[in-house]
Amino acid sequence: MTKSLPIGELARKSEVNIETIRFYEKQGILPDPARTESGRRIYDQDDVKRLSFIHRCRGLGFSLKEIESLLSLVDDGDYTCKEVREITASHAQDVKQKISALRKMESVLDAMVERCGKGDVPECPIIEELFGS
Amino acid sequence: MTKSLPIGELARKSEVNIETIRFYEKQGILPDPARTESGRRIYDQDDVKRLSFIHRCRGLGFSLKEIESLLSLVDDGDYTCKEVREITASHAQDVKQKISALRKMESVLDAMVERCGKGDVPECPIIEELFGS
DNA sequence: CCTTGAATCTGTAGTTACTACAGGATACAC
DNA sequence: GTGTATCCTGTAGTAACTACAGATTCAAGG
Repeated sequence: MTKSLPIGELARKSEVNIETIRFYEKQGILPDPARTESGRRIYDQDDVKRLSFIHRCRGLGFSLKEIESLLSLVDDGDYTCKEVREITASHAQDVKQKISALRKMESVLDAMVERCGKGDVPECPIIEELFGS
Repeated sequence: MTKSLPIGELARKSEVNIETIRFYEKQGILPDPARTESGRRIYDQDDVKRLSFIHRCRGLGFSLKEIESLLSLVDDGDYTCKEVREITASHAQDVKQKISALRKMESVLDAMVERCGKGDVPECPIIEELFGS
């Protein structure tokens, strides 16, 4: 049996603040939770996972719509195999591009830290190095 | 000598739409451009690079404030070496975390595509696999 | 030249994804 | 049984766009 938790604890554990949780519920990205007698929301461990997932995805530049589309793969099997494959492949493509851009940025930033560490003053043509022609 | 371009061409080349360019200008993240006699904005190749950079950073989940902080490293050398190092290192840390999260997501998505490809129906505990305890 | 359509201008209003109250009810600790 | 911490609904504000409206300007064809 999983321990149930109030909204405040869910907020703390998932690092999403309370008003955002209620906002996600209104948007339908989080299911309507069970309530206590007095009307307070009750969550469980699965909600912590789902919400953490949403939170991280947002931090990675996915829109709520994209996240919904990812979550829909989990939520119900109302998709044909082909649809799942298409949706998933497209997200995977997107993720690969993000990774590649971040890798470039990482190497430039690391190089900058390195140079700064040596007391070198960088005039840093960072944009050039990252995304230059 | 660099070719100058109107806002429409800048928009096309940087994949940022026109109103967003003007919005960035108002926010001070893009410098006020030169103008023609009649008041039209004139840009050059550097603006294309800067704007593309901003665009990609946005897609990677950086806020405009964070992007400004990154760009400030390029814009002027009004920083001590220590400051540059600190700002840069903190961004680098951030980037590494994003990469690691995206790698996890990539491997799960790839695995899903693989399984779907074989006609297998996935009940996909994707959240679990990605960010499960 | 003159017109006509595409591109640009400023300014305002709408959208997405939060975030921050206000004002009130409930829980829980002493 | 009285604080005070947490929760409730609802509304308003913020960040980062996005989409017009209404006017001007440029550039190409007749």
